[in-house]
Amino acid sequence: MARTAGSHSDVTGPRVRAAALSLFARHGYAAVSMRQIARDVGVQAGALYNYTPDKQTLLFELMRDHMVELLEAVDGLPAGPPMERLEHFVRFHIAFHHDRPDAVFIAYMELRNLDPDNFSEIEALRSRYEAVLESIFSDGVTAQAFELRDAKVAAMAVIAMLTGVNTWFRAGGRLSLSAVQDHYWDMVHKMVVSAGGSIQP
Amino acid sequence: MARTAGSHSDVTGPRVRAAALSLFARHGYAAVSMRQIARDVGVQAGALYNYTPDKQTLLFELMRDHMVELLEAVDGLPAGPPMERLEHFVRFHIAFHHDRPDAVFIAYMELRNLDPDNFSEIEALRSRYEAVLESIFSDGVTAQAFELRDAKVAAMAVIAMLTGVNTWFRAGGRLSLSAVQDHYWDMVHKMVVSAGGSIQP
DNA sequence: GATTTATCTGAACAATCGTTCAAAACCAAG
DNA sequence: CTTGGTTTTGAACGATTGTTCAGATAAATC
Repeated sequence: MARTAGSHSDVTGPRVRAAALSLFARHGYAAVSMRQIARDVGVQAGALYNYTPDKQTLLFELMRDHMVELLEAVDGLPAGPPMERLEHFVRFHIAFHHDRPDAVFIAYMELRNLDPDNFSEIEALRSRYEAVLESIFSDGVTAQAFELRDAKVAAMAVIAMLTGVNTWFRAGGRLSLSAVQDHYWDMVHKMVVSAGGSIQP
Repeated sequence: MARTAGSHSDVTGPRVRAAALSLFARHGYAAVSMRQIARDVGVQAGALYNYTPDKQTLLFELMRDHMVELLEAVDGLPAGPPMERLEHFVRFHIAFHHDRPDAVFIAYMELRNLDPDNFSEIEALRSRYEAVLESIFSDGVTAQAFELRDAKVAAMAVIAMLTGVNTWFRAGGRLSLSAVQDHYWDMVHKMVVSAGGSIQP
């Protein structure tokens, strides 16, 4: 046998990426074989090499695409005063990551399986994302809207806190996603203003 | 050849665990072979099976030992009012995790490589740890020392935030570990008290 | 010194790994 | 229908995987 009825790269290509994303997220890059991906797609292992030069590139491109999408989305957030930008960032991060649990998981867990060059590229993209939040914090400190010791540390702390939602939140549970967004925004908001209720009633 | 001069299980056993811990943390469980571990120990692969029935058990015991040690340590924290217990928890978590970066990394990243039974056991230990912080929060809410919407959510948020320190902090950098502890405690402290009108309607 | 026990080697096992490639079968265009 | 390009199969490659085990040597015990 050879080419199968109905086969087309516009269909198989996305299915290869989807299967790899799902399997890498569930079992880890190193634990997933090309043959497992192929079986999920419904194809023999050799056919995968029409869609990626090798397994490493398949992983890298999944991660890069995710990070590029993340950066484009965060760049589209509205301008405004630091406090508003911070609230937008918090709600955005939770929602965006909730919509892509597999890609998020991979982007955080499979860094060590990247070749050095690929690792550097992903790390650069991640740093750009962290810099977005760090800028919000430093702008807020400059404008005296926030009281913070260190914008960099605060950015790392908040991103870790927000990304952690993916580890426990499940739709259909006790809380809705927007309730979670509200709660996290409440916590982050308190974090950046001075404690003691000086602002108001 | 056979038994080598100076060989002793009291020496080789810990070295096997240390090599596995380091390699699993650096490359991931699935990406590390028994032969790599053996090479690090300075032994042939077959000798490893004097110290573990199989690779899976080696991983599981590293994770379980880490979690048990964590739970014993957190149980040793002093009693007191919720705000003091919270501060102790924050500083403890950062210091304890900073001292064991490899074990922490494995305990968070290799869950998916555990057999179902082993996974359940590690998850139970993790839940017990999270419950410690959750209790501090609910006690603080009851005592009206904290203003928090949801002790469970707050516990997950704070643990994620604190554990994140391991991803960026390096001793010898811009900040000392105790400066980081101070900064995180500042943020967590603000999070649990009223900021004055910050609560969303 | 003799005997027992502890520890390791080195070879072997079947299974699986990522990857390549010629041949085959399908699709699209003329 | 014919031609040319696209897509997949299926077999094959050498390398590596986790694990087992008989035999050999060192250490401990008597």
